[in-house]
Amino acid sequence: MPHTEKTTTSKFTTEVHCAHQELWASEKDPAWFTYDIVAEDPTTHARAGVFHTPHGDIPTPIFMPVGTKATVKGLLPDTVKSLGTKILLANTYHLSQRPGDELIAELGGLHSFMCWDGPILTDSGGFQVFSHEQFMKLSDEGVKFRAVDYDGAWSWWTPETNMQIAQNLGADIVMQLDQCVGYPSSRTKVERSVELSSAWADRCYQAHTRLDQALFGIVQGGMHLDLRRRSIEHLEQAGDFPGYGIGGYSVGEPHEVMFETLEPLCADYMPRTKPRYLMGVGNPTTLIRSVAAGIDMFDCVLPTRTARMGTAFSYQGRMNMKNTKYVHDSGPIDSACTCPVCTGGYTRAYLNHLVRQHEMLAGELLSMHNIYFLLNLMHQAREAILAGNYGEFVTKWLESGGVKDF
RNA sequence: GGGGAUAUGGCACAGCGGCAACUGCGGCGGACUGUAAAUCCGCUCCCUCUGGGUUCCUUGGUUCGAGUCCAAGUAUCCCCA
Repeated sequence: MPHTEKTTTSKFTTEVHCAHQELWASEKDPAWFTYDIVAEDPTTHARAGVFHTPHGDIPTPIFMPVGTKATVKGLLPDTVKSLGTKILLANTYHLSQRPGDELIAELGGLHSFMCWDGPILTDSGGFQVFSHEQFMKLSDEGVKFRAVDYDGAWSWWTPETNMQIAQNLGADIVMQLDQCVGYPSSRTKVERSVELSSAWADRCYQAHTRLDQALFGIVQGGMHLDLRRRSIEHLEQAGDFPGYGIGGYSVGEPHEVMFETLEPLCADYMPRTKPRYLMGVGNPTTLIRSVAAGIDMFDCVLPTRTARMGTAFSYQGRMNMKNTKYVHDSGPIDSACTCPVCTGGYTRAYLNHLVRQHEMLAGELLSMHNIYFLLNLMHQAREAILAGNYGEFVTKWLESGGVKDF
């Protein structure tokens, strides 16, 4: 039976269930959650490194495919792994709703539950606070929200209960509960989101006790460099976070607007020795430029969602496989791609047929291709950083046709 | 041979006196960024396109006005011989 303890904050008391704590590691391996920087590019801020987790090492820069509900939609875990995936994302909000984090704990934790023995990162649900804003009521204590995408029931989350969910799930890396605001937002609103996210970072840090799990703080601050700076400085003071998420980007702003603050943030304010995770970015060109700015980790639903909608990434830009021009096309999606789909004899004509007929294999094959595409892109980026010529790599990419279509 | 029903844009359907005509499918294109998403949004008769022209099986009629009402014809489907 899960035991119960009480967590008290200034205004309320809430019951927190710790499910199957006996599964937790009793002591921390000193190698866990250390970040080794293997190479730094001489002409950009790019770094190549290795982040160590209980379920394996993560080479950086890295793209993390998203499996929100404990599945990368349509793909077998073995397939996901065979594409080169080193770490997967899942989501505490969705999994706490269905099937429930305590059930997952009872069944041995997220890794065994979803048949994935590699590293997993769970997002807190801060993004859902943003995207479900109309169904949420924020306060300093926490967030009251309706699970409109499930049964519509009201739930109440605090940083403490959110950490307990994350600990029950048992991912290798967990994100603090934060508040992500959209673009454009008033400075006042952004400032308040920084204050709230900072306060919640402190409480998450205090509430998080699981030794075989890394808690990442999240930098907010929108498009205001001074607020970004305030956010990261607070996190550094708050505790020894093994890594940092950078949230609040890719929320509708033009790419240039993001880089205006992301570049100086990484160059001047983010601690050099910790991994930096740019949350929610999956556009290939933005990935490449962000690595140059000093980002180490990315996640995004873009490759998998767009795949299910019939879009394939390529070195020429995005391709809508449903287009009539592919009906008679007997070539692979991208002849320069070495993924199992492009090298497996699957033609554009066949994919066009599958997409038009709404066959589920279309989404599966395109998801495989798109995930591989981004993983491979980051692999190439890493090789370039190790070779000391990442600047050239970026220039080459920007001068190729890819940019205008991504 | 007798009786009944139906004919609408690529297909399937709606429309019961004011219609370039509902809806779905199909077709063409687009969007998608810590997944409320195998979803969503446009366009889909013609033209010299903030307007004009020609449409709802055919022909004729009633009416200010007909896809809608009347008559005849044609075609298809069903039932009984």
